[in-house]
Amino acid sequence: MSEVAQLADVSPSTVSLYLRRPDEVSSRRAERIQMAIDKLSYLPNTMAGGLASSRSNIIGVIVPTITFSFFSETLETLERNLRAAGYQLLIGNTEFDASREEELIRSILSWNPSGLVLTGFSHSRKSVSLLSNSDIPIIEMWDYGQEGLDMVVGFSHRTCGRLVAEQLMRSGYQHMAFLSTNFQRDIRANERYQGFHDAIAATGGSVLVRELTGRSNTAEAGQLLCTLVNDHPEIQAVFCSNDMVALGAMLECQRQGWAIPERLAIVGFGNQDFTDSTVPPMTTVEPPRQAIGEHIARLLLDRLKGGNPEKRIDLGIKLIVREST
Amino acid sequence: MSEVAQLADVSPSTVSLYLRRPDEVSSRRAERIQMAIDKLSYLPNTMAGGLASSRSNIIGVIVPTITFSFFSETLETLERNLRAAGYQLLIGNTEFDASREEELIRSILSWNPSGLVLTGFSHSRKSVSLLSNSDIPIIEMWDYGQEGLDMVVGFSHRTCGRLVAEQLMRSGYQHMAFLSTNFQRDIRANERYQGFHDAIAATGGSVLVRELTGRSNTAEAGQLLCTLVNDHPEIQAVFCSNDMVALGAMLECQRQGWAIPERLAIVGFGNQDFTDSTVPPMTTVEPPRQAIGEHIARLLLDRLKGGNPEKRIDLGIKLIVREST
DNA sequence: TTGAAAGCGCTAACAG
DNA sequence: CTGTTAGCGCTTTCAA
Repeated sequence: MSEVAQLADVSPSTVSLYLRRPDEVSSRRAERIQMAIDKLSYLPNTMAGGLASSRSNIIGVIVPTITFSFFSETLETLERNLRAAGYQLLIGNTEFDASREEELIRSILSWNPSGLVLTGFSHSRKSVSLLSNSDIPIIEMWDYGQEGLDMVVGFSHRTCGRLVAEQLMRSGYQHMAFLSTNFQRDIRANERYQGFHDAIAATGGSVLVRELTGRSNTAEAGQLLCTLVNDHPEIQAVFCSNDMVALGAMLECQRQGWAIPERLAIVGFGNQDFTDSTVPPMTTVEPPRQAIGEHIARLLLDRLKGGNPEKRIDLGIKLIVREST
Repeated sequence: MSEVAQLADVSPSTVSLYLRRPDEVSSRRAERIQMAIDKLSYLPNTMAGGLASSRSNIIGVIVPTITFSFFSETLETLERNLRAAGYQLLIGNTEFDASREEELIRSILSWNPSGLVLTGFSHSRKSVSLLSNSDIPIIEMWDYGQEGLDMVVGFSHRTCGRLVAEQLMRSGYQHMAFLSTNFQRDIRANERYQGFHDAIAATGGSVLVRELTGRSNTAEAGQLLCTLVNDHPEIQAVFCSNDMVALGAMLECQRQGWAIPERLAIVGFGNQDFTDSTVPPMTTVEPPRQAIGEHIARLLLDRLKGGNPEKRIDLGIKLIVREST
């Protein structure tokens, strides 16, 4: 920067001012500075700036996974909305490992971020204390219904499970199964199961659970379903923890010659692109993947500007009823 | 840090040393320092450290998209391998927009990263000059066959297209189509088409191309395929730019009652989880999604340690021949 | 509107 | 092994 200043024949602090608030610099010097910048291909050093101002343009985001999941769409939307305001996303993924979260929180906080976005409400004691020691805006996303550390943007997975159950019961199904990937570690899939189970149990229906051992594994979903239906022929409908599992279930039905939905109704979760093309089209749940990103960006930016926006946003889900139920 | 030093009754530089190379500090003081750190829940300021050492533990990665794509698996693997060595990924996505790349390169370079990973060989003139002004290790990934700025880890998409063509021709197909998402902007899909086309044209076969307007859109793939086959009944095999498009094509065949592969053979790209469960199982191409991440980590770490590893790695692809062809 | 001066919190010689 | 000293490259008063 001092080189730029020298070449433009101004003081370093004028260059700094020009970079941050160009219109507070006289146009004559502004021009000279810009020329010097171009000539030297000067790139400001973000770390020096961050240190001096004790702020950074970083927003940390911690998600369980970025691989083929709904989170990636939230991330993309969030990034797009924050980028415009000059913020950078620092993404960490826990791979559904709780202890990783604490580590990531530490590592992100050490960057002095302007804000932090977490997935869900479940954090280690130590994480919570780390977070409460920092005074940056914090958002817990992709869930809803608990207190929250600061702000919350998401939807209730329990309600989601209940809505699916009610829809299935309205169609006359009574004996159901819940087919889940990562059931032990994915708290939100668990919550959906709870809501699903409770609504059904309350009317005297039954729900069986089966967990896949691998990650979202279409083939395994098929095998599990096959065993399940052979062992429990009374099962009429299956709610899957995501659309890929549901696809696996549907393809298995096709192989077994089980008519959908007459022999077996299938419900997915995610409303991924392909769900309207399956044969028959898949009933599924649309989580507010992008809306979550948009609202987080809005809350964060408002807060960083000194505003005092809502603390909790329930974006709900949309039940997409198609011919697989 | 000075607070920690004070509480532990040592000098700040001893604390700093303890944090960076714990075994160079006597165990007595080490213990005292650790206690002080815990007591104060001290978090080091990464930016101050980075500024002082004029290094950072950041590795920048620029990908076209992180949404439901193969890149996300490379990212996850890369992250896992670099994390162990203390590096953080700073991820930027261009959304297949070339001008975004330059912007991202600027913004990442301003963080003083230890390394930079780009997708493919196509960069603006300005980007190239920015990159050559910096002396950090640079890796271009997910492609192979051109010079490269520094290091290259990937595979040849042209060869991939040729291999698929040869496989199809061996099975006796002569009239083909290439169904692509993002054909205009996705250079690598284009390369696959070229390799595919050239191999087929050389033997007197024909290839038609159709591009989807949206992003990986299963439903649209079905519609396009339907029109295409009705207009050009001679078509016998379709190579899709990714597995989701191929899924859409297969589901459309099911709806139309076109037997796979008798009426129409389908080939995907990606070897995603679900491809072995479709009816019939899908012939597809497995790109080295994870291997790319592993090798990049290895090259980067070697280089950052002062080593001089290979410049170019061709990881090739694997043709997964199943019953859809 | 501009510039001089004083740090931001840490690391990196170096001397002890 | 430990402490002293001098910055890293910028931002931020504050005075001109």
